[in-house]
Amino acid sequence: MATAKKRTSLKPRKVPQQSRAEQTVASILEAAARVLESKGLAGLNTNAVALRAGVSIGSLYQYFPGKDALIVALSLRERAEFVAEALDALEQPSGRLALQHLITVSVNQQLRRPVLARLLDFEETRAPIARELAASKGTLIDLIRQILAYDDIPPQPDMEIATDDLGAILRALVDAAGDRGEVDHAALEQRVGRALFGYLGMANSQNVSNRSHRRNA
Amino acid sequence: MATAKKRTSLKPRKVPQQSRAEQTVASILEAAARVLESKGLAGLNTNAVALRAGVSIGSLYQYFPGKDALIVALSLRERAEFVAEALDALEQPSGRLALQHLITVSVNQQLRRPVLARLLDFEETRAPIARELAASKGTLIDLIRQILAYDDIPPQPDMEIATDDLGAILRALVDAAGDRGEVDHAALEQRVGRALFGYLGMANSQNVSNRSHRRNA
Amino acid sequence: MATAKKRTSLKPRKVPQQSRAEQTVASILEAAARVLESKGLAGLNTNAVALRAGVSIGSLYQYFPGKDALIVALSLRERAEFVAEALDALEQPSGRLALQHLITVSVNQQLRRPVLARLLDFEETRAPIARELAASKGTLIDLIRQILAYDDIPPQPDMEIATDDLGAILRALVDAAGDRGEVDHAALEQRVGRALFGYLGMANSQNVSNRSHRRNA
Amino acid sequence: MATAKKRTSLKPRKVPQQSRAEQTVASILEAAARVLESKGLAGLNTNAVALRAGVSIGSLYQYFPGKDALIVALSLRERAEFVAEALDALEQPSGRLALQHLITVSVNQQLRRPVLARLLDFEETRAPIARELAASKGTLIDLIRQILAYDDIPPQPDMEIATDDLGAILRALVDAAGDRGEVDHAALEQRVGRALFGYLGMANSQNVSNRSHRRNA
DNA sequence: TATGAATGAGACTTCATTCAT
DNA sequence: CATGAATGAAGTCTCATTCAT
Repeated sequence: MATAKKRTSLKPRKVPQQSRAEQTVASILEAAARVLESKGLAGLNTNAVALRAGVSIGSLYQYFPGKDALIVALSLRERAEFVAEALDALEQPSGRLALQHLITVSVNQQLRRPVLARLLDFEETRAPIARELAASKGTLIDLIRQILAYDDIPPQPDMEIATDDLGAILRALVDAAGDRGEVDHAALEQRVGRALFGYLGMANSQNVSNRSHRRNA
Repeated sequence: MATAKKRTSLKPRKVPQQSRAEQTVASILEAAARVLESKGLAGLNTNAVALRAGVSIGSLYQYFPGKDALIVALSLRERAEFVAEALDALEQPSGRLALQHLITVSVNQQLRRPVLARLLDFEETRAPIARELAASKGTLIDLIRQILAYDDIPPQPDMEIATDDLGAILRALVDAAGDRGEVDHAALEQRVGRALFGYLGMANSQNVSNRSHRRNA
Repeated sequence: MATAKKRTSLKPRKVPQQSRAEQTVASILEAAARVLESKGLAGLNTNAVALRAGVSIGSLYQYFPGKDALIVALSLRERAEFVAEALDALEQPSGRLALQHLITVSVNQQLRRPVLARLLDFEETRAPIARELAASKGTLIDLIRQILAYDDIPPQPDMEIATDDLGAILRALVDAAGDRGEVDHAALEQRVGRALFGYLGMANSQNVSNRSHRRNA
Repeated sequence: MATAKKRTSLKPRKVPQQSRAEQTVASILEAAARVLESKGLAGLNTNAVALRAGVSIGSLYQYFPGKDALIVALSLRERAEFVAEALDALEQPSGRLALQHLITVSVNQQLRRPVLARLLDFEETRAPIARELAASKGTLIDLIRQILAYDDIPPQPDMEIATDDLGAILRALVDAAGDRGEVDHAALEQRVGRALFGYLGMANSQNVSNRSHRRNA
């Protein structure tokens, strides 16, 4: 592997001013997404992406300083999409509703392109990527942190850990659903709700029936 | 990178017949684990493993047809260790206790080598690896399935999905803890318990305090 | 040796679009020919060819998927050269003259680079090479087949077999001459003529003296 | 490739005294023949041969100093078999009959294991093999040389060349027949006779019909 | 002697990246 | 700016041969 560690910044080299360039950048990113979905992490390579994008390899490097920059940009693209919908959560009157909203949005997002989402989730933990992404705001984690501050959420022994845990559970369940090829959003949201509210120690609406069952048993 | 897709079988090439060879195989596997821990997936390559193991590259290929075979073997090694301890779970008198036991064992296992565990969890979902591992018995998932059949576990709408979900949550929380470098087993077990029992709709001992809190709030 | 059996297609990977690339391809092919001549089949390897061609190994793989593809391309190159001259044979008024012409051209061709010709003749029978070459037109065999249809050629019990036999004899004699380092075209052509016309049952001009000898003997 | 050029002698390391060793040597040679037939030159390797022979690789090297020695030994084995039958040719009263006999024996020999014969023919021209084989007596070529000395054979301009040519033609026709999977010995012998006697300028019995045709035409 | 584990040179191949046009 | 040819480090894998047991 010609793992070039030379260049350190993973930011796009130039912000496209003209719309043609924007088009190019967008098509490269989408090509990267498609390659990731069809060939996986190991199949992702710059030449393949350029080819898929219908762009020369030279052009790709014009806009992205390297392979990792592609992944970073893709993550940011997906995050932006997510944030746009997820911020509404903070408008909700209660923590319960906010979390519910967050679940809905997450499920939507992840089920849109489950494979891509899963791979990006994994890549985002790789040091060079994580470093670059650290600055980015409006993460799932950020939102959860804020939601946990609502009054109706039982206080957790350690806020940081609880935040991480909830994020991990949310992602895990939705990824698993994606793997299985699930498409029923409602059912998935319900299960995720059970897990998250269960973790937080909040019975949620659906749990009522379960609890009554337990009493009977 | 020479991503070789040639060979299909990921099974070990030959079973070592002399104890010297057994040593070699063991050291290769351990070297693979160490490389994975220190360099990550991208840093795992047959040369590095052979070097770390102190054997020639040729020896590695005598026993493993390639990189993926190494991962498969490593997974199996870790699974075997896990199963050895986890099977006791089925001796427990109740589902609750069985699940509790499973959590304890999982936490132990994962916290022993958290990075390794996390990477293997990810790799195990890659098609070629998963295919090879499919035959292997005594998975976490198998155990959960059996535990869900206990009387004291509330029936779930879809057993298969519940099983998957519980496995995913368990793994996600323990992986997250590993990432954070957590070492407090008890605390982690407690949180995992909250998530799993919460998902199942079973209040667990620790939830009592939480529930009372909620009443007060 | 890393006998790679992976790739099936032996076709060139990309058609050079710039003249610089055409140069590269040509120099790679010529280098392959030279390596074959100096080191033989066993000495033919992609590294040696790239080195001899003065290009990087990467460049070689841009255009040829592997060693066998090199051989195929080389065969085609030699065939093209041969066909260019040999097609005139079909312009001849008689089968005898046509065959004579074919002999002349074959001798010229083979004596130009005898070692190369001999090795290619052998390689062309290897299944993967033969498969790829099957499509190529204008073979020696094709020409012979057409020549056998002339009126002045005695009918043969099995046309297909006779064609093959004549081709085999022609190649064998010229290869043998090449091995010996013969340079006298005329003498060689005469002997080849004797063998071919003899096989066909046609006395040729040179045979007259021989026949009279036999009578005397 | 670990092309070891160290050892220079390709003779078997030890002449087996005991019959067990003889057995071993024979089985190794036969295994080499089979591998050659099924995998071709490129597929011939010492490990595969040992495996096929049911012998350890160490034992193989006990009897053969290297890979090339295997080929030499195989050639000698085939030659010995050939010579045993072919020497009778020299008992014949005339050159014509001697040559006829030689043809018969050659056809028998080559059609027995056509693929093997063809590959050995080729390998025998490789310098290291040829060097080692040079000493061996009773070659096809030797026999032809002696046959050409008979009175009834028309004198040839250059005896050495004629000898070579006849050998080349003989081998070429029989190899071609082997390639085609021919099994009809008689027909093949007839065609070979036509070619050889034609080359020598001797009408042979079968040519009569052809000659009459020619007169008519 | 026989065995088979071990070795490592060397061949194959990919792909991130640069740069001349 | 775009193109695509070229590069070569780095990784994969084989197999002839040796050597400890």
